[in-house]
Amino acid sequence: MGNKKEQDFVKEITPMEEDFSQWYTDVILKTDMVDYAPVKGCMVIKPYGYGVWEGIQRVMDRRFKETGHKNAYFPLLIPESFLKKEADHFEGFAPEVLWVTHGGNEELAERLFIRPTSETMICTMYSKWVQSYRDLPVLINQWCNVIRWEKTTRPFLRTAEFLWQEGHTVHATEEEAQEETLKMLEVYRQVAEDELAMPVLLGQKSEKEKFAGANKTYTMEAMMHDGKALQAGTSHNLGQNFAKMFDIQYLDRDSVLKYGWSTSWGTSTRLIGGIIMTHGDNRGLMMPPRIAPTQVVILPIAFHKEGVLDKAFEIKSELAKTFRVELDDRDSYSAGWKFNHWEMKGVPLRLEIGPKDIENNQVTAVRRDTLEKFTIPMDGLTEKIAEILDDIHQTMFNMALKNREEKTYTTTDYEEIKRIMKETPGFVKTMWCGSRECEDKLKEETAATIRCLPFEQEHLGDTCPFCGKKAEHMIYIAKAY
RNA sequence: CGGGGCAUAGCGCAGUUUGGUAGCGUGCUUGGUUCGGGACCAAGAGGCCGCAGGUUCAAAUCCUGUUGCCCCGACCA
Repeated sequence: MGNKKEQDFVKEITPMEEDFSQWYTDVILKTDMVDYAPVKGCMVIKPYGYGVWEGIQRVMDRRFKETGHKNAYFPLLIPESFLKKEADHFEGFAPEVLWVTHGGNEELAERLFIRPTSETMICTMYSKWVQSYRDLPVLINQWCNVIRWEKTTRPFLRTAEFLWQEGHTVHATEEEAQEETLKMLEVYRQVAEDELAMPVLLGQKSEKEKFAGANKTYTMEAMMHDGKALQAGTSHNLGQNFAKMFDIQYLDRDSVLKYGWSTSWGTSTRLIGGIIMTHGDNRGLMMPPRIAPTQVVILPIAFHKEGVLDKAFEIKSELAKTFRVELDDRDSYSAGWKFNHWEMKGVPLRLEIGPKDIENNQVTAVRRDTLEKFTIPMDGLTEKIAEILDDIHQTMFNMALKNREEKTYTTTDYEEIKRIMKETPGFVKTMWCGSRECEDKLKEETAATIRCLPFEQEHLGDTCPFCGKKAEHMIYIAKAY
């Protein structure tokens, strides 16, 4: 990457080795994913970016339904008093809550806040809806927007308003709630790895990093091209904290009134940022085939010539039965320009139809992941393309995994950890005693945080590299977005 | 919230030091020739110089204030 020839092709994008932040900004703007909005901290998600979100929604929502969940919608505005019911939750979110104080010219009797997350509203409703053990479990998800008034923002990664899904469930037992929490984390893993081609590490958050109001928070962490970690989805076991504060009680089989056990889990448009920084390169985006807004782009070559355009349209309508296809028949751009344009937008497969192809009853194809150019016979085109898209998915996953492995270090030497975080950021696998003091020290001295206590624990040593006391857990640490 | 930068045509920038008719590249429009890795020629359209005050005969340019954005930290999905 980064050779002269390539740079000649991609004039608009700053190479990622030169300035990763600028690369990211260039890519999202130049590919028409987003635009900055005239509201502080907010972004406009343009059709191409929104198409990615629709793809994510499609593959994720299907899995929510398959695991028994239904969608619903709750209000955007929540009365102030709700927020104060759960103390940890209030403390966690109050600093970034946006308040609504007036209706027209009249001041509201009770201030409303715009949801930064909907536990308080949803639990309030659940307390009405749950009366009997027969009402359980409650398995509801909502797709919506939330607002967190952040100090600094970046498109997709952190914006004041963002789109997400939040699942909220109530169960009769602690075991069931725990099972649900892990089940949904697994759903997230499947979406990340099997749909977005983004390898993730699964594990539990430390006390410091867990969700405000949760007993346990589980996370999936992805590795970006610059060695920083991205929290790509979280699933919380809320215990009975919210059930008690919001009075979610049911009469059990044994005629005893009991509190429910609740969970919540969420992923957001941040995943789009993850896709960009996991797969993108100096030519621009690289879209995972299964959620790519356009999977195949067809470019007619020399299409003023007899039959070319007709053939291109014919192929398009055939492929459109199976794939998301676009035909670029704009005559105002040269073929070379279009090659670069669609590569920048990350369309997984490009098909060229020119006089030579028609003569040979074939199409010319170029893969975005390998840039490999080859021909495909017209017979069996659909089947072959399906095969290639699957292969592109697998290749992208493997490349991302390789990147993560190359940037994952194992050490129990604190000096080494400091050096790595300074010089070659990535994941560091190490041990930890479990104390908050060591966690704070790590953050302060290296700017890195404990990303998770992975499910797959290994014994790397007996002592905590930060304090020298007995090590209790294996952890992954990294600088994070 | 600290530190730094920027705001002039859709986008990227020059012009500001030393006040005096608003510039360049690209993109856009029209016509023509091109088309298998960012084509070419010709003719056009497009700007209260972020916003509000001030100084001046005269302000993109000087002074006050204000808003927004970007980058780096701290805080957070």
